[in-house]
Amino acid sequence: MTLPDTEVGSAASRRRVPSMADVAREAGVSGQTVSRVSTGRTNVDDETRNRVLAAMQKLGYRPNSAARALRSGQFKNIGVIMFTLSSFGNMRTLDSIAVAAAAAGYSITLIPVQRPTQGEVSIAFSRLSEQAVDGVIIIIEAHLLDEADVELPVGLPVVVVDSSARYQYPVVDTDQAEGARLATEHLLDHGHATVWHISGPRGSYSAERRLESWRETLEAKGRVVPPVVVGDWSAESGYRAGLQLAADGEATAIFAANDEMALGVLRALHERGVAVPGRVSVVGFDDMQASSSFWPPLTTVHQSFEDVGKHGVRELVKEIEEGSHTASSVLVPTRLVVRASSGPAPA
Amino acid sequence: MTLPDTEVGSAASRRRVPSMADVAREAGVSGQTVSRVSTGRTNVDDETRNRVLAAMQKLGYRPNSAARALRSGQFKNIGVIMFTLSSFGNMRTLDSIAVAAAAAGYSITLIPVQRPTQGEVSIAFSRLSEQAVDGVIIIIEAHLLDEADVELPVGLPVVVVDSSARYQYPVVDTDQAEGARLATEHLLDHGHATVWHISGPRGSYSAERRLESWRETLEAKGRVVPPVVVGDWSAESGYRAGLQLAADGEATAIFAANDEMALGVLRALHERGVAVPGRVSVVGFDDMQASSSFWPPLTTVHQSFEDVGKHGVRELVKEIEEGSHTASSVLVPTRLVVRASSGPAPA
DNA sequence: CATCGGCATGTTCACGTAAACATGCTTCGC
DNA sequence: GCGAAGCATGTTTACGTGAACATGCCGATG
Repeated sequence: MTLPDTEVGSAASRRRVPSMADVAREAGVSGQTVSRVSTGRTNVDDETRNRVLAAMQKLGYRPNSAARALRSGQFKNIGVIMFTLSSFGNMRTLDSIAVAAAAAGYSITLIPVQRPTQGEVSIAFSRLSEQAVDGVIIIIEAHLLDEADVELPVGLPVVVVDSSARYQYPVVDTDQAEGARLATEHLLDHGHATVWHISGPRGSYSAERRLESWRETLEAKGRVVPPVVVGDWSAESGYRAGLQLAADGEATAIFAANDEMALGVLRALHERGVAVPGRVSVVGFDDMQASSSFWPPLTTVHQSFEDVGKHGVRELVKEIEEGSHTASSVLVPTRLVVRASSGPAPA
Repeated sequence: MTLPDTEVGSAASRRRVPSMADVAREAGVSGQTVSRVSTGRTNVDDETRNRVLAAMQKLGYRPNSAARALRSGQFKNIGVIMFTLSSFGNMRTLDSIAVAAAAAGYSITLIPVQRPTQGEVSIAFSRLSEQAVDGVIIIIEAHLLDEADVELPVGLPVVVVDSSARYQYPVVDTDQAEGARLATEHLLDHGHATVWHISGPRGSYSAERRLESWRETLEAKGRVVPPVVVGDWSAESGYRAGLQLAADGEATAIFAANDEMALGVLRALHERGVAVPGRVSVVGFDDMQASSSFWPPLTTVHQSFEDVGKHGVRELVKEIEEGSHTASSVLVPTRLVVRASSGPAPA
């Protein structure tokens, strides 16, 4: 069962990863000097530094992150709390968070929450305090955070992404309202009398804000506000909504709260033989990669998940490194991408 | 700048998180007994255990993971190396890894690789040794790992997901070959003379294996093997491939190596007025959520990313906890999901 | 020329935990 | 009734690092 005791040619004690002390011995300096080199302090003589670096190289020394964290109280690690089976957008956000964090010298620990219930969120939060994290980014869009009997460890820096602005924490999010307004106005500008909306699920902040902004835009222009069709972000729910609107026959312009639901709408319209954009125009939200290859290519609101992630990390790191009250909320702008799925209202 | 010194009612020294020693004092036991309770040892008297638990509760004690890791040499943490902007499938896999790891008592650290180049991968690997991980799951489909001048820290347990079986490490992957065979045979069974293939990018193992299996299936039945159209997984590349095949006009059955490319193919066929499945049948691979809402709904090969993640974690944990040679490779089966995009060959 | 200040480097120690070993009590068998 | 064995619990120590403080040297300044 024991492995063959492969002998290494180095002076370090066998079968143990080299520590600062080993490097110190090898370089003929004190451990503290190794520490200074390892942490990049400037007050080390060049000649000494090189000798230490050479010793590190030779022994293959790597700082022990556990010891470092224990001693310094800093983990250089950010926790990300998000839902399992998350949406396309959250994944993109996660991705950009990971990259931005790496650039800032932090690693990312994923803290999955299986189902969007109070209980599960509470568990994730309480687990947090035994996690080795310096701060947390929360990507949970639902209202679950509000009523939270849930207690986040006090003093832990937190940034909330894609959610309400009502928290005590800084919030980084796409400018949902602007995006929904752009989409709605685009359709009105093309001569549509009004715009029908397929919303995301109740309880989702992004869904709510897109909905409200759509409604406000219509009201500001004195248009009729048609009844909302509620979806759940899935293409399937968009399909059902599309069938409903097609059967009704009144809508000439549909603004779906995300691209996936828009995809379902397109399918429903095709099935019912409704021409897009000839008879009905469709606009989505997200600009997911595939939406340019829908049939027809989808007009949609582009949001920069990259920027959301980047700002989220930046604000959190500020909070971690400069004390708890320096971070601020950020609203990331959107952009309308016009493609073939939207056009003039039918005559 | 300093926070108001909120006084807590506890006996613990203010403004410091409580340690084992604090709990020990509170409960009137030694630190070691607290440790035993905290790590779930059985050799503690029930009465004592309860007293310790009560003290923990009262002080809000949480074990310090850094100290624990330093002392025990175990981090209870798994690193996941994957590409930035990864595919839909990798995200799903990551998700299931996170859940499975949490269930096994491990957390997940994301180690993003920005671009799929040797250099970047090397950097990620070398960073690894200063990461606090007990093992690594690698989700990198390209050939990059082979020629690796790259050195993974020796002795670090590794499991490779979605890649070649040629490694020295255990590999967990979807049975790509079976899936491609199912898709191809399905089309042949519907009377199509042969099947055209839009492959994933060169250098991707999954792409290669789907391609090879498609070819072998055709050859086994003595069918003509049409030239391969190479895509890059994106819907856009599928669209271009679709235009090409539509212009050519020969294909009656197309097997796209993933659903996104299939989406692009559908768009191209619609644009060219080619009936699906009347004139051309299309089959995808992945069974992504939205594919049931394509127009028409897509026949595709379902793969269980959940199982891939689950097995990956299981094998890795085995390797970590039972020594380095107990894990083995796993092939996760697929299933053909028949929808409206495929049908009989045109007369 | 004496003192002081700056700088490279060394020494000591504590961070919070858990393994190893030590202690003392209870119970059981002969 | 006495030693052994088992078990709950306590004591000591080391894990690897970096902060705080100490030392010793060199050049500058009055």
